[in-house]
Amino acid sequence: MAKEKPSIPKGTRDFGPQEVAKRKYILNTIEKVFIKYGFMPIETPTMENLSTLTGKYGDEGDKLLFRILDSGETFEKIRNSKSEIRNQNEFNNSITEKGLRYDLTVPFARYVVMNRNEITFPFKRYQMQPVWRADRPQKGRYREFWQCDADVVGSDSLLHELDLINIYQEVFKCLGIDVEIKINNRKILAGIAEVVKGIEHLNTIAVAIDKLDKIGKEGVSKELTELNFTETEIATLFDIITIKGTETEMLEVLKVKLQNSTEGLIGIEELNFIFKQINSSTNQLINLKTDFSLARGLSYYTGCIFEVVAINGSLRSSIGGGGRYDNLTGNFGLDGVSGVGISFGLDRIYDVIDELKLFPETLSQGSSKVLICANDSIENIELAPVLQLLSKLRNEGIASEIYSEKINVKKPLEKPIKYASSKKIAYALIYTENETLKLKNLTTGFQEELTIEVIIERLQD
RNA sequence: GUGGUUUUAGCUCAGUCGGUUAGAGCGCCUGAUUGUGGUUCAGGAGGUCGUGGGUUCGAGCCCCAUAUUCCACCCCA
Repeated sequence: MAKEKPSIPKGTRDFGPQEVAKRKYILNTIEKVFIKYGFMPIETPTMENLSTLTGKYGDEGDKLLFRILDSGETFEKIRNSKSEIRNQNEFNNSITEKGLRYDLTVPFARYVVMNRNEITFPFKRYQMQPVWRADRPQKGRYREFWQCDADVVGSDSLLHELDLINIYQEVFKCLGIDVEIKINNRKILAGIAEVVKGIEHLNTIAVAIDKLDKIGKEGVSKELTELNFTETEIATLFDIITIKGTETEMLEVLKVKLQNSTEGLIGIEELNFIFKQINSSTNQLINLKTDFSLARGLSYYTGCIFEVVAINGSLRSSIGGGGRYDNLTGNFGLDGVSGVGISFGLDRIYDVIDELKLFPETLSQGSSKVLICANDSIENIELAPVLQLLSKLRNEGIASEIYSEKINVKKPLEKPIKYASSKKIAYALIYTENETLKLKNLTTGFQEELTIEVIIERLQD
């Protein structure tokens, strides 16, 4: 039988004990803040009906959905069905009706509609689960990754935008990451499109100005010229997106330029409100910047949109994002429910913290706090007193274990201590029959004879 | 989805023009010294060169396919 070389699918990863500890640390930090702001947890299934997912993320998003092959007698069903399959799409749809969760927001909207009678609005929920995208993997881009979302539905109050911005600020402060929170408003983007060429060109314009950083002014205008934009239209656009100044100054200038767009003016008012409140609150630390080039792909956003980028480190892509969606539940038959939410990208946050070496030292401690080392081969001693010792320690809540492997009788302590030190176990408890116990601190090398009561006291610190 | 890139010992990587038995550092194991880890010394194990084909007298090196890594687009957390 040929031996199979073990492997895991493209874009997925295993996590060892240290990595899990670090990931949990991030998850716990985020969760604590979510709870502090009054959010409640929910969980949704790994897979959703395909109809729930399709059409919510744009054409690009639909292509990236992982589809689950139907089980059972699918083949027979297709062979016996009279309908003809004309293209790949129809074939795909005939053999699959479920897909893996692509994000947490759409399943949440589905959940809200299904449970609308039990929910008290505004409903504030958080959710931390893996999602899957059939993207081509790169650094910081995986096919399976975790999102940590906080959303509020059933309220159009901008107070929630403020809360969510504060959550961003607080979480990243706790984690020690310096970030810039970018903010924009889809209504402003709509206003710009309206003034420049017409609302139907919103997407084209958003994509083009999103590239400003990368390909520069000339690159963007070249691209727009190819898309049949006139020189005056391009000039108007640059006139708007190159506004400089403080946040409030920029918005004042923009107000004049967008005076013919009622929607644009509403967007400006919304941002104005947010900056006014942030600036007058006690929390002045927030690094919040308007960025008119921020567009965000997920097609359901309609109001404020956010994106968080780490200032330090090599990862330039966003580690969090979100925004307001006015009618996501409308897709599932519940109109007039506005929602706003943010998402933390656990895996990218991990990459940033790891690169910048910002994980706390305490995370790398060993599993057990103390290892009991007998001064003779386990077979030669009476086990009962050793096991009593072990359960005594465990009853006191001290993580402990006993060295279970064969030892070199000439050097009975060598292997156990080597084992303890490579596992980062802090103490060795040396047990000899009919003698006092010795406790050795493996960091300092200091060793002393102590009674069990004193040892427990020491280990509980 | 498009274009490129990576893969050789547990890890990080060398490997010339296609030429005998594929190397280094670190790690690992064994032994020596102290009934007790890290230092030192001596010795040792470990590779189907990502996988499958092909060219050649001969392939780690050339060709094709495929997987994987990372990068630029696209898109996104």
